[in-house]
Amino acid sequence: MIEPDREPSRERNREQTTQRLLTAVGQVLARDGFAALGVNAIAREAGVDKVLIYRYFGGLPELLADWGASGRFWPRVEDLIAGDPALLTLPLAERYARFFSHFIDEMRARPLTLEVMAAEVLHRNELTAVLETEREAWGEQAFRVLGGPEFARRPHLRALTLLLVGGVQYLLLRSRSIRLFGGLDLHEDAAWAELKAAVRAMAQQMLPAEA
Amino acid sequence: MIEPDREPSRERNREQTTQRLLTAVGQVLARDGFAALGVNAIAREAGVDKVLIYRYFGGLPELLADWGASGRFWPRVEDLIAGDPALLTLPLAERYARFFSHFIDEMRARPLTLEVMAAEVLHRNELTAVLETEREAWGEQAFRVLGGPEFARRPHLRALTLLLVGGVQYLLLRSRSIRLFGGLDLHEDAAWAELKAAVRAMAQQMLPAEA
DNA sequence: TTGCAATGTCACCATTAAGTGACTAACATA
DNA sequence: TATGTTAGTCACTTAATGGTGACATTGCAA
Repeated sequence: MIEPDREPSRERNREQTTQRLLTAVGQVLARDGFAALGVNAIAREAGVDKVLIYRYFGGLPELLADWGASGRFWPRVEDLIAGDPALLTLPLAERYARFFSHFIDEMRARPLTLEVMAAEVLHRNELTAVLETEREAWGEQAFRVLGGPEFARRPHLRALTLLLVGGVQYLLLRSRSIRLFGGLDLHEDAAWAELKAAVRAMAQQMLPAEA
Repeated sequence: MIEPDREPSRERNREQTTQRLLTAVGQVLARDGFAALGVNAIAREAGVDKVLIYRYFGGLPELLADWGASGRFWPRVEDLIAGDPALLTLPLAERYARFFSHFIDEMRARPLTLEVMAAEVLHRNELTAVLETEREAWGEQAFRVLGGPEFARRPHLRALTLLLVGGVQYLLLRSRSIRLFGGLDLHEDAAWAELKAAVRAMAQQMLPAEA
């Protein structure tokens, strides 16, 4: 009878193993993208057997959901205004312009967030479901910061803002794989500065201080 | 020696076979999405052996590129203005508003285009490369129709328009898998009417007849 | 000390994918 | 009629996937 020479058990620490798996999700996602996000790849990345994904989380969807729920890859509204404490006291147009500017900066600094957002456009699973509710809550909060009562008074401001927010997100997503969009070089800071300036100009003309 | 009982050759028509494969690409894409778009699925759909994909096209990438090059799933600028012959003679603001309205309507009527666009956000392959050049050309033409010289005169109009076009595309993509976005029900015509109205209001305020 | 549950390892399954080589059937033409 | 070329079928390999069952190891508690 031959003894099977197995590797000795690594560490026998459930907490650490689950953490490894959770961080591995982000690492695989960042390096190989959403398409490669399977139990095999995640377990390999974590240096852990994939069966533990089933034991500790129930399966891939639950693991992703946990990762999404723990995640802080979506910029919080507080972070958007934290570096700009005066923002809340500014007149509407300027507040609007700065909010978009901060939003663009924050999002550009989060490649992982963009990767997940891109996946969200195509697939639909437990991860994206979690993120969705998180994002709707974000939207509500953002509208309040941007100027709650003003939005009620101006009939089309909300829809226009949604288009602009969507537009920013679209350009961010596209910038991952293409360079030019309508003549704009999305890999250059100058292009984003121009987009910010356009939003500011629009806000100043559409949202005069006293309406 | 036993005779192998093979199926008799179907029809022995290269032209028809290549056509079947090309249409099968669209069918698989429409029904199962981009993730399912492989040689096995396409050949199965076409009722043809997958080896013919390699023989006639060279491989999957080339097949997709051919399909993309032949495709007319992106609405031509002419189609956007065909049903509205007066469009070119209208004042800028109204022309702008109507162009967006037509664009939204055309895109909403093209689920296959949206599917491909969604895939484009995530993957990058021969198909998306072909579509990209097609789209940049479209953008150039659209800017001319929208009012070429006006865009040169107004500093931020181009960037603002790009944001709005991107926003429309983003909302269209999101509407495939979610319903609510910032309180807007993307499955309802009313939401899109509201978005059109917002663009119109913006255009009227930003682009007065005489500037 | 003994037993047992928790932790982890490994081997295996079925499925599916892309891709290739060997074959047969049809056809054109010399 | 004989021959070569093309269209199509089929069987296979290789690799990767999600998932499961059986085993070994560790440490804690009775």
